[in-house]
Amino acid sequence: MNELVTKKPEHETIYLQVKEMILFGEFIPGQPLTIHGLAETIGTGVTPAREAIRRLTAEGALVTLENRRIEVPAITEHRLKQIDLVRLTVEPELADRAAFHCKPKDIEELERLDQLVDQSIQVGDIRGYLEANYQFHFHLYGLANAQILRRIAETLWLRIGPSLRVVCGRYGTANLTDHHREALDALRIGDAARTREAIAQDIRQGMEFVRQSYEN
Amino acid sequence: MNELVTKKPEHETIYLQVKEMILFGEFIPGQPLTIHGLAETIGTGVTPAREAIRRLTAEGALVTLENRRIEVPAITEHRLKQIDLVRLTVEPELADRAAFHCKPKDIEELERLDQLVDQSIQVGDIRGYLEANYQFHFHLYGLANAQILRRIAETLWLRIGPSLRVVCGRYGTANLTDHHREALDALRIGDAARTREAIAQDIRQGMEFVRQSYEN
DNA sequence: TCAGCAATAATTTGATCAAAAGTTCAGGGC
DNA sequence: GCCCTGAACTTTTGATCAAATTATTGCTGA
Repeated sequence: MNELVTKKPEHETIYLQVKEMILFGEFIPGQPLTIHGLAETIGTGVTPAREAIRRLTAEGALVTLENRRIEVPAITEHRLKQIDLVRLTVEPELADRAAFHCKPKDIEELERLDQLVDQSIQVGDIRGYLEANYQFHFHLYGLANAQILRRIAETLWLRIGPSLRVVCGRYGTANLTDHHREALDALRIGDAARTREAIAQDIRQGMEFVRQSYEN
Repeated sequence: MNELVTKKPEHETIYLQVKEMILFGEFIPGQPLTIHGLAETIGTGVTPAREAIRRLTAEGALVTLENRRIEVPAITEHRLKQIDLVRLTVEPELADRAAFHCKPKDIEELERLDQLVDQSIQVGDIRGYLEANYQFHFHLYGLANAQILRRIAETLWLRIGPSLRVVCGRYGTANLTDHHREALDALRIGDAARTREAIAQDIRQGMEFVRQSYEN
């Protein structure tokens, strides 16, 4: 019999959980992490926690210091530049490809998510904003049928998640803008090139926001 | 007291070992892997083997099927295109940056490695070729002072390693050429743009080689 | 012959524990 | 005061084992 729910192993669940915590800024950059501590706060054993942490360090979301200490890495201008470069290669390409497979139902969903983004900005809900923004982008990227590119994009988001939270926390959501509308307009008429450009602009602007905040 | 040799944990050692096995084609694409089997062949316990495998799956070097089975993924045209795109963004950039930090000693080392490459090609030593070629590229990339880009490049090499081996095994090393000389010439005169272009050509040609082989 | 099904075998998974490694901090010598 | 030393404490690491899950085999009946 084929079960409807294929039971996920716990280390997978923990991985996803911690991944979200990193993406949505539950950790401060530079914050040290212990395997025990994590296992305890999540309420699980140490073995699956270990495996989840290994995966996340492999993805660059966490770093292991030479002392075996684990922490969430802080962003620097130097690292930001590298992330920039790859994001601007990968994500517009994903958007471009997504445009070819985007169905009315997807546009509906994307509109819903974009409204959530705007709403969170207005209310000043940072966590909500980060979450909705992530979901908007990765629902789009999920349409692209490009696993490898999408996974690379995810590792890059994992690297900037903690810092984004800090920046938003410092300057609030008031100054946040995006190019989701342009992307949606382009998607509606199936214009891949325009979708690509909208996402590229979205990224450029987002990174610029982070960069400016760090210069102060 | 600060020890000269900081003892690496075993899971780290195993990770590096299996990584090399993948990079240099000791696994056939599609080959299933068991955690027990790996631990046994390496001659170690199952716990560190597990962690090493998690890291490698996180890097895309291995995939876990829905049945929890683990295997080394086969390349397809679809995946190759994605890898292409990112490699051509990341690796020429690494080469470019490396040119700025390249010292005479580094050029010496790169020359040595390039000779090893040529030698392996002439003798038909596939494993030797794969190893020397990897070392040439990543010694160069190591000069770039760009951790993030280098790590991304590594995950991409991990994805094509097994297939490269198959292709070389099928068509021999006779048809292999590269653009290492051009890169070295450019590095000697500190010409970053030329170095970048040489590496870009090297990648384009390598990928074309794989692609052609797969079309037959 | 072959599908269906139960029993067996193999593997993964997660908890637990001992050993190794690292950190912290109090106390003593300069 | 300041730095070193070492003991107590914390954390990571790897082995082991039991439970859960999945694959495989062999059997039965049409």
